[in-house]
Amino acid sequence: MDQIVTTPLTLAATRVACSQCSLRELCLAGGLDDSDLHRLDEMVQRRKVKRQHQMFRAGDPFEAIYAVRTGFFKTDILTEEGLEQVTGFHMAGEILGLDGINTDHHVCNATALEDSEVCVMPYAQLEEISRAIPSLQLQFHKFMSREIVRDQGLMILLGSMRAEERIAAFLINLSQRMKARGYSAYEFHLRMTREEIGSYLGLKLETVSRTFSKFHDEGLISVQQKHIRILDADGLRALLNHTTC
Amino acid sequence: MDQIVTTPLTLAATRVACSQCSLRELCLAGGLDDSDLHRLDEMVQRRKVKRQHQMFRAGDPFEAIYAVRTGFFKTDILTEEGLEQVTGFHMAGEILGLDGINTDHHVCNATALEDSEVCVMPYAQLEEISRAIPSLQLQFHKFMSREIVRDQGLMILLGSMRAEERIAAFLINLSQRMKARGYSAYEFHLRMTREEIGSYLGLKLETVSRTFSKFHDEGLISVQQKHIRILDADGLRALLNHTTC
DNA sequence: TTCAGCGATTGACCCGCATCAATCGGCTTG
DNA sequence: CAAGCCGATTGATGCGGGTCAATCGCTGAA
Repeated sequence: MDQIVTTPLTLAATRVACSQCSLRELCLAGGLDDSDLHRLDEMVQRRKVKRQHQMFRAGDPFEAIYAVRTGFFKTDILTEEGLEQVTGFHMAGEILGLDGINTDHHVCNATALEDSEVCVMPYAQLEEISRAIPSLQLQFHKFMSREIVRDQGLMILLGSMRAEERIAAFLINLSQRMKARGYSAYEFHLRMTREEIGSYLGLKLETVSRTFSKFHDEGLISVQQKHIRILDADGLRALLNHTTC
Repeated sequence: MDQIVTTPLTLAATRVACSQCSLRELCLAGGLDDSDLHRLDEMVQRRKVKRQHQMFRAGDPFEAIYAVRTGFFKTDILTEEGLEQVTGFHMAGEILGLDGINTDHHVCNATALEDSEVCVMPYAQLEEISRAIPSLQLQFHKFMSREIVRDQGLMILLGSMRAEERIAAFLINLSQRMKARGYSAYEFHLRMTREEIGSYLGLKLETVSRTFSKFHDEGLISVQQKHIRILDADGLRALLNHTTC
């Protein structure tokens, strides 16, 4: 079907069938029946994004939302002072670009942390189709709502947790999301640097590194560069339950 | 209805005309024409919420979203350890309850900080009507998107600002929102306690108090209990522009 | 009017994390 | 293979804001 393999970076006009996609239930197509899926199929295009390339950046006109098909993304915002703040890490089945609806312009940058592929859903068409398919409309609203809830969870993390709790929460969250996608919940490669983790968690990279080392020494995890193995998931979870006290 | 449990007093079945509402342009009705406004009118009910009463709480089934008509709300989340984290303060024209769409249950509590009045928009009806009125659909999506952007702004605040910057940003934000509603941008009453401000900003109440005092001594603001006057708005803004360096 | 209670203020002390700095180690390039 | 680079690790030090505690000063009730 699609032999775009030759083109390095690439907007592929290839159709990709949501109806065939293994991520369907994690994604916007969740809960749709066959005939509705076909209407989605007509709208969705696929696009490749190379590692370290940006899919969109702050200020770009908002035209579409994107579902991660394969790969891994970060979103971040440059503050006026030029500091980068990472606002999220995104893996297969997750939706990017919802921030752009508000002002018709994106407010954050989306960068691939490994070679990735996304499904492009032009927003105008999505609006139109979701008027005709109530279950798609609901699913779309749930995704936006989930994003709000996710952000609030991060606000709690940033507002009230200490460094060890933040790192533990981060690892547990990553582990759960890997598991939901059929990967091992206990062993994975971090696609981001210590600095990016720190930016996301409101910590400095040295603190991230030190905390990883501490967890390693305590037998909670094993760390070798970007390779993480969770050895004692309950121990990690326990760090979250009792606060300082 | 279990709404009666959360609010012992007052479920008013009164109709309220969006078409007559002075907040129309700030609210969901923004950008609608007359005939569309009347369809909204048919859906919206008004409800009073007394000071310190909860409009909904975490775990409540999600049935409607709410537009603040008059008054002032906070939203907060109780963490497992029993800590309260304030996730937002909400004034006239702002929408509450969007977090509930995701799981059909609210994840936060919404509490009136003064006697307030809200417009209740049953979600099922809102979905239905917005399928028929594209401009309402878009407006609704923009509100959800705005909420996402707002939360990301708070993530930046919590993740990268020091105490003085947070307080300055908080005051400027409040000032702007007052102004947008026709109130003085330079003089207002805080409806929340120092502890609630601190919880929202990821600080302790003592730090909030000390920082207010410091700003007062420096002539940036005048503080008398909950009464705030902004004396040097540029000075406050300047605190945001140069980071630690 | 006086008293009780709660929120706000202010001070003293201390700890967790930032900061600064040196070294390590894996990966890329010639 | 060596050189250079970038990210990660580890150590030493200092400070911002948390913690604990005492006092102040509204506000509302008797």
